[in-house]
Amino acid sequence: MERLTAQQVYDRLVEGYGKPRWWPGTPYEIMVSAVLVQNTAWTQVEKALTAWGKPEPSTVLTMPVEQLQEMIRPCGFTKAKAATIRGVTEWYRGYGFDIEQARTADQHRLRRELLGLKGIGAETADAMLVFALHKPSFVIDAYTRRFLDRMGYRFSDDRQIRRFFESGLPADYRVYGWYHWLLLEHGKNHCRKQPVCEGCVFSEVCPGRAL
DNA sequence: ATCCCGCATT
DNA sequence: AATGCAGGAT
Repeated sequence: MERLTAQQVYDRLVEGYGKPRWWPGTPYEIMVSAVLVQNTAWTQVEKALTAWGKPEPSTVLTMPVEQLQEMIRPCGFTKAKAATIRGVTEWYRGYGFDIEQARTADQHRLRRELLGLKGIGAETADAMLVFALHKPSFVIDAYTRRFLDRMGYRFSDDRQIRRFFESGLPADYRVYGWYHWLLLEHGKNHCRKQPVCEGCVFSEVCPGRAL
């Protein structure tokens, strides 16, 4: 059985879920919420951000770390995430807290810098690259891996997954961002750990379907 | 009890 | 590969 191309998967996801959304917030809020959402439900991030108001990088660097921990309490991993947010903010200061300046930097340099920060792994770095820095760096998360596995793709590691998407799509950060959102939506609605195949747009081509 | 858009350490 | 990290929702 031939597997669908990355583009075919995308088109079918759009059929199923409509026009994709985008990560909400200002670029700095996106970077902060990308840390907060690590292994955490999005509703908890919303809760923290609602109470916080608008995160400002200058404030984050001056406020006591204990206070920062308190702001993000609903998201868990408070000590680690507070330290990571501080680290990201210090990194951002290197670009003058200026997203346009940061966006002029080379994509791979930015990725290396982000991965060098404690608490920032590949998924978070790529989410920041796509949604805040507008660089086409495909986000691979647990939903992505589970979906591909169910669909019968046999990638041995994330490098192969990355190549599958990045070589099969226009190198456009907007497409990468929309794609990530669609896979997320799909993973929440149908391709869960316990799959809900009723109404899934891939049901007739998915070898892992449970019908 | 299990899960949530992980990461670092061992 | 396994485990600790944190807190809240279901």
